[in-house]
Amino acid sequence: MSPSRLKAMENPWGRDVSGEKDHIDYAHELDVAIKPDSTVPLIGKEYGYFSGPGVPLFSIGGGFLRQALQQILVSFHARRGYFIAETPTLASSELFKLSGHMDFYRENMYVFNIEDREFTVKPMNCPYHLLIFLSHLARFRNRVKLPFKIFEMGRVHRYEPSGSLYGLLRVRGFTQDDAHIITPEGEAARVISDVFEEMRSLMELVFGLPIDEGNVRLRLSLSDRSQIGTHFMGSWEEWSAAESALEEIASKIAEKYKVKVSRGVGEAAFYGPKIDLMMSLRGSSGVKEWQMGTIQFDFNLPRRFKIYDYVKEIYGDMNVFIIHRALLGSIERFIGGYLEHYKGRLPFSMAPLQVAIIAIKAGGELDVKVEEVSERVKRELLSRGLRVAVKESSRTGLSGDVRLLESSIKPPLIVYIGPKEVRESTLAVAVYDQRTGRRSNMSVKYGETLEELMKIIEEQEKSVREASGVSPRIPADLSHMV
RNA sequence: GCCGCGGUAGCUCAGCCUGGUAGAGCGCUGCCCUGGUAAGGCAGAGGUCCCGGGUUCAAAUCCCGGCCGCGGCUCCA
Repeated sequence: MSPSRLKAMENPWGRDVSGEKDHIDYAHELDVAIKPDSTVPLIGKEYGYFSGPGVPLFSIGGGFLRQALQQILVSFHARRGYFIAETPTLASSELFKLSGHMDFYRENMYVFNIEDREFTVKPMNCPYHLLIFLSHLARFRNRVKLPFKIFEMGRVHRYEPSGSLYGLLRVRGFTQDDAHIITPEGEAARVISDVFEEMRSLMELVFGLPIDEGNVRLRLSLSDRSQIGTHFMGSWEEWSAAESALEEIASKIAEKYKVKVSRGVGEAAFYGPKIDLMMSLRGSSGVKEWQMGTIQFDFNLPRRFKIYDYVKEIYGDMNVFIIHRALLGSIERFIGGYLEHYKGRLPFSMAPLQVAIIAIKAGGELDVKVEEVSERVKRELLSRGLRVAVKESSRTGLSGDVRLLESSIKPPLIVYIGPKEVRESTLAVAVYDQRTGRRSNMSVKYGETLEELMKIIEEQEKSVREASGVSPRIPADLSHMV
């Protein structure tokens, strides 16, 4: 790096960046320096903003991110035997009276009247999922196989006190990767442990977040026995039985996956005890622990929806449980924590801008060719379903342009095309590595096809594909954003 | 909901205490330069100072109310 540039870098933030470091080291310092106040609620300009209290609006970048994640999650669950549903945001409040929410959860619900009928905005998806199960039982009788698993990216709205809103980590409208499993009592333990394994592979393969004692603990969330009947639905005996059963399952999981488990008295859902995945994420204000995924045990809703009776009528003498579960918990919370943890670096499959192509013009006769090749690479990547942008730069402006890319939209891949590449029919590719936080540079041949570049891209998508069976290809030309 | 801090150019912010013509850096536009991976140079354009009221000859600045954001408490996914 030239002395003049070093000097320029010292001034804006008053940082001493002299010494024996390479540009990646400066990058790390700048990553912090550029957004010194970027705190946990990172809903950056590239992804969206708040349109009201607790109401996140996902913008263009956030739209691609969410849709890609949705495709991954839908496929992830479908190939594991979950049926996919999509249920309404509005409900007659009769449904939530039946489920008990209007008695035990009303203070968190939006309730209103239209034409003298009372409606609610759904705060949870479970009543709808149970209706779907019941309608399948009614139509297909014992051909419905248990455990019956139903998944939805379910957007719910809950009233949260205005002062408790916390960026993307605590909002009023959020989306659960929600599923309900109706399982015979005897299979409940295995079902729960399978769910935990699903949670582990999603975290590890899709997001590169290993589940271990360093960043994860389990919270066994139990009732407060003194509040049964007021805050918690059901009887003392039912809670007692459910909690000891879940405790045993939780300790087995903790042992198998080598994570800690601790008890949270009074932390249960109103309908049953649960196991919560508490994850520590590094943010600018230090390491914080957040509840992410959850596995919940429910003996109340099945009774209220007469599921016990229908199951006995159809399958004979069999008792079932309902497992509520969300692997990420809330998309908004998870994404918010993830963006903060990785300073806005997303896995390739979900990054709004996946490949930034920088056309380096040098003022020479090869500039036309540089432009042509850049446009061609862009078109070819677009036709393969990738999100790309072309940014024109110059030899002297390159460094500054790279800096803007790395501090804003942060594409996983940067492809440099200048006179040198054009002459040699190559592409200079810089690949960001989430694990090390560095880019590695490589040069690939660029002839008639993009074969070698596509190999690099497919490698980036590999673990997502392994986990979910897909790697979303939602193309976009985002050149205006760079 | 409670306590504290904040809202000024597309972005990050200074100015406010002590009222008197709206500021900087980056981005953007234009020109110049240039063997290249986190700031090359010069010039220019760009503002409903969050909204509403009050005080004042005069309000970004002082006062009151509201909205939104941030940190903490409480609560949650």
